[in-house]
Amino acid sequence: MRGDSRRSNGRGSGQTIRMRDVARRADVSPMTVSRVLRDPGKVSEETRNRVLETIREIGYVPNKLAGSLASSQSNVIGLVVPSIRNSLFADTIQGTADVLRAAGFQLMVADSGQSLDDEEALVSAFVAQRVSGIILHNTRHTDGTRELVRRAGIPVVETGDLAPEPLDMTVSYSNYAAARDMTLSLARRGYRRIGFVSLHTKENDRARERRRGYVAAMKSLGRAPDPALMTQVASGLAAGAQALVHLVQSARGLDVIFFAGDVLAIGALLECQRRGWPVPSRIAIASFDDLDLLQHTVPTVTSLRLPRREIGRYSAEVLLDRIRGSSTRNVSLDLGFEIIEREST
Amino acid sequence: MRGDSRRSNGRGSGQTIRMRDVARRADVSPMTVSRVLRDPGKVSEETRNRVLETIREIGYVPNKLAGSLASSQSNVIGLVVPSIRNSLFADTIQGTADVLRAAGFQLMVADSGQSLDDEEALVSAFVAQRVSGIILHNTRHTDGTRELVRRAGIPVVETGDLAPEPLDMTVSYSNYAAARDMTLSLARRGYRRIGFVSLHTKENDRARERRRGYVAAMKSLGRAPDPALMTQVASGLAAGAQALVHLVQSARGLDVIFFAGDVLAIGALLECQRRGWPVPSRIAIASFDDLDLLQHTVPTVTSLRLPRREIGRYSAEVLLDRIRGSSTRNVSLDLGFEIIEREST
DNA sequence: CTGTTAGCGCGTTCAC
DNA sequence: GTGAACGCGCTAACAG
Repeated sequence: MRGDSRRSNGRGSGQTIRMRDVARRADVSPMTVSRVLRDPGKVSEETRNRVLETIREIGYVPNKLAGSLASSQSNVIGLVVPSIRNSLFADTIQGTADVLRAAGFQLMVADSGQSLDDEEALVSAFVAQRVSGIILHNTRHTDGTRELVRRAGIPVVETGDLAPEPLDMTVSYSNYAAARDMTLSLARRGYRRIGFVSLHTKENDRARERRRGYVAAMKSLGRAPDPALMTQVASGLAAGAQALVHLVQSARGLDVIFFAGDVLAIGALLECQRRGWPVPSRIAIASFDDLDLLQHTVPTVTSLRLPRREIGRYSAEVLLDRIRGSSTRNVSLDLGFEIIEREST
Repeated sequence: MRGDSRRSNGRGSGQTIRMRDVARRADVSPMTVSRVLRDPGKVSEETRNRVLETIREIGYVPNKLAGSLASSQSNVIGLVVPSIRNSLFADTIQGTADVLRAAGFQLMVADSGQSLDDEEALVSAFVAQRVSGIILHNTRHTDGTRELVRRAGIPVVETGDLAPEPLDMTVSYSNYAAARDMTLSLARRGYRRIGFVSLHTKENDRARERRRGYVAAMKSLGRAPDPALMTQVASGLAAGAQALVHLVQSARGLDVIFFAGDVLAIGALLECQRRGWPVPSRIAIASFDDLDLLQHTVPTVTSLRLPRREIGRYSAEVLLDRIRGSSTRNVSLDLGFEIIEREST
C-alpha cells in the first residue's frame, strides 16, 4: 500500500495530493503552503495567491489527521447523548453544532443508550481520537470515565442537569428546581391533589431529580408525599395515556397531573380527547418539556420552557473558550427555566 | 510545547502516555504493543497478558490520529443532514449510529441547513478529516461536492430520495412514488377533490418530487392538476394550520388534503379540533410522514410509513461493506414505503 | 517573509 | 513470536 493508495474500484483520483505536491507546483517550500493555510498574514500576497491558485487547480485538501498529530490539537468535539432519537436533544445538538461550525470545529456524536459503561467506552473512543473537548448529557459517570477525562486533561462540559460532582464545567438547568417550582405553581393556582408521573427513576437521574423536586414542593406545602399520587412509566405516548388513566382511576380527588417526562403529557392529553374527559375541568395537565406541539393542542398545555438550544450553544462556547485558553475555570452555568401557564391548568 | 503538553490549568495528568511508554514498562518493543491491540493472535499469551495489564495499569489510550495517519484509514464516517433538529432525521441518524457503533466506527455529524454550498464545505471538511465514508441526506449537489468525493475516492451513500444521478451508492425510498401512491389511494377510497400541501419546492428537492408524484397521480386519474388545490408553505405546525384553512376556504368541493411535509398534517388536525371541523367528515387529512403521534391523535391519521430507521441502518451497512472491500459496487436500494390507512380518511 | 530540520505516535515491512 | 527501520503528512522551532 505504501505510496500507492489507489482504489481497486476504479473510482477516485488514484493519488492523494499532499502538501509537498502543492509546494513543488507553486515553487515554494511545504512550510509556506502550510502558512498560507493557517496563518496567511505571514506570507506575501504574491506568494499567497500563487499557492492558493495552485491549491484550487489541483484540488488539494489538507490532511487534518496529520495536522492534528503534528500540532497536538484537533478541531473535533465529542458529544455523548443518551439517545440521538429523542427529539428533546435535537435542539441542544443543533445549538452546539451551530456554534461549533461557525468556529470551524467538527462534532462527533455518539449515543450511550443510558448505559454508563457504554458512556465510558465512548469517552475512551473520543480520547483516542484526541478530541479537544467533550460534552456529556449526563451528570453521573463511572469511575473509569472520570479517570479517563482527568488523565487526558480534555475540557468537559456536563449538561442535562446541574452536576453534583462536576467533572469540569457544567451548563444546564436544575431538574429539581424546575419540578419543584412547577408543583408549587400548580398549588398556587389552587390545585389540591397534584399527581406526578415520571420516567423510571432507577435508570434516569433526571427523572429522579424531578421527583425529588416534586416531593420537596409537596413537603413545603405541608402535604405528605402520597404514593398513590405518584407513578413511574416508560417513555412514549402510550405510557402517558396509561399513567393518566391509572392515576385518575386510583387516586381519589386528583385534580391535576404533572407529567415530568418526554411526551407523556401529550399522550395523556390525547387519551383525554379519546375518552371525552374535558381538560382541565375533569383533570388538569402540566408537562415538563415545552414541545412546540403543546402550544398548538386543544387545549394548549402548561409546561416548563427549558433552554435547550441555549444549553447547546453555551456548552460549545465555554468549551471553545477553554480550548482557546481564554477561559475562566470552573464554569458552572445554570440557565434556568420558565413556567408557561396555558389552558390545560 | 513539544514533548511537554502539560496543561496550564493544573488539571490532567500532565503527560500523554505513548505506546513506547507501555512497551518500556512491559519490557517489549512498541511493535508488540501495537500487535496486542490490533492483532492479538500474533502475540504469545503470556506477552499479551503482560502488555494488557500494563495498559490498564498506566491507563494508556492509543492515539487514533497517529494510527489512522500511519495506516491511511480512519474509523470515522461523516454524515450531513439538512437539519439535525428535524426529528424526522433523528430516527435515521440513530439507525446509522447503532450500526456504526457495533462496528467500532465513529460518526461525525454536520448540518447543511439546506444549503448546497454549505454541504460542499462540510464534505470538504470530512475529506480533510479523512473519513472513510460519507452519508448525504440529499441527492442534489454542487459540482464541487461531486468533484471532491470523486477525487477523494471515498465511498458515499446518498439518501432522502432516490438519486437521479448517484454519486456512488443510494439507500432511500421514492418521494415521487410515495406521493403518487398516496394520492391514488385517496382517489380509490372515493375522494374527488384532493388537495395537496407541500413545503416550498424551490429549495426542497423532496418537496418537489412529492408534488411531481401528486400531479402524476392526478393526471393518471384523468384529472387536470388544479392550482387551486395545491399550495406550498414553510415547515411547522402553524403553517399546516394555515394551509388547511386556506385550502378549505378557497377550493370548493375539497374533501381531502394530503399534507406532504413534516408536521403539517398535525398542525392541520389541531386546527380542525380548534375550529370544531370534524375529520374526516368535513375534511379528510392524510400525512406523509408516519410520526408516532399520528396513531394516537383523535382521529388517528392516514399516512405513509417510511423506513427511516432502516435507511440509516442500510446506509451504514453498505458503507461498511465497501470500506471492508467486501462489496458489490453500485448499490442502489429502494426501501419502499407503506400506506397506513387510519380514521382521518 | 521564507526555508530547514526534526519530530508528532503509530503501522508497515522485512528481518531475525 | 518479536523487533528495527522507515514513513504517513503535517507543523513547531529556529535560522536566515
